[in-house]
Amino acid sequence: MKSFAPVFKALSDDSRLRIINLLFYSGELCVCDIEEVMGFTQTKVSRHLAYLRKAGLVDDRKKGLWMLYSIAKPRNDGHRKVLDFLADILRSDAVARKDAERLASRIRKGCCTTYSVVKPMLAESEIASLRSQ
Amino acid sequence: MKSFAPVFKALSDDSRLRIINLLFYSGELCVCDIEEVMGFTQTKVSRHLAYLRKAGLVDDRKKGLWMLYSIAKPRNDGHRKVLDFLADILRSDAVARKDAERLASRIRKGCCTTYSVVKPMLAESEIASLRSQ
DNA sequence: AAACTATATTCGTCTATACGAATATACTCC
DNA sequence: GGAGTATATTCGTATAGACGAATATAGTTT
Repeated sequence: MKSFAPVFKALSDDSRLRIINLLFYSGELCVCDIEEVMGFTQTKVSRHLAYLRKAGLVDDRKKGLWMLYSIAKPRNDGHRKVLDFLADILRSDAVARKDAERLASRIRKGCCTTYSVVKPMLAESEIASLRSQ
Repeated sequence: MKSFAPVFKALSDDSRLRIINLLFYSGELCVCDIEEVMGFTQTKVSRHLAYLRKAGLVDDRKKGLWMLYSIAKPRNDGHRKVLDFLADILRSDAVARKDAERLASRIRKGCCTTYSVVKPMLAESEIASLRSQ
């Protein structure tokens, strides 16, 4: 992480911060789940995720038809500090909480594609510990 | 601090991050000192400081001909977290260190306007403790 | 292979912003 | 009050980015 400016630029958009929050909450999510939870168009979600990936803030992996996105694994000290800071401030953000609530509700109802169809990479217990962090 | 996005936008520029770093280091600085240390035009420095002020990241006060800028006093918990995080990451940034070195050299030589002409708000001991933080 | 689904990319438009040069404003000192 | 200094703002230009609609791509299913 040479300079922090490009990272901050990636974080300078409300939609991206909310998407990051969902990924912190769920461990892994496909594009269409984010679309549904946030009420964003497919184009918008895909574009923001591409931006976050280029900035090194999220990782992705392909599974069948789906692209699964997750918070990037920290690559160095500065990187880790940014991710920890983000997790911290999102934890006490009202909008972020509501988004996570809506996602949780979808997961419970069994209509979250990532959880009901694709199956995430993390075990339930690991995701739960992520959430209570 | 309603959303963090505008704050991150203010932090998404290298010049602004470097200016913030100088202010962390010195407690208070006038525009022309920042110009000299960074080799920026007056317009550029003034504009970036105005941007940072609008984002709530710096405070200013007028003293004679000079405008003195300083890191904003934290207004709430989120605000404080941002400022602490910034101080932390800048502390281990190579460019930020070099900028601070150049400023320190100017102060020692007595050609830093803020220190030699205007006189800063903080006592020397307070500034020193800022630096060793 | 054809229909279908999830995601990425392109296109056109609109707004934000970074910059230097020039100018305006505000204050000081003679 | 006029010259001089420090800072802010305006103007013109160039680039980045946010968005939806439409289209392209990749993988699946029958």
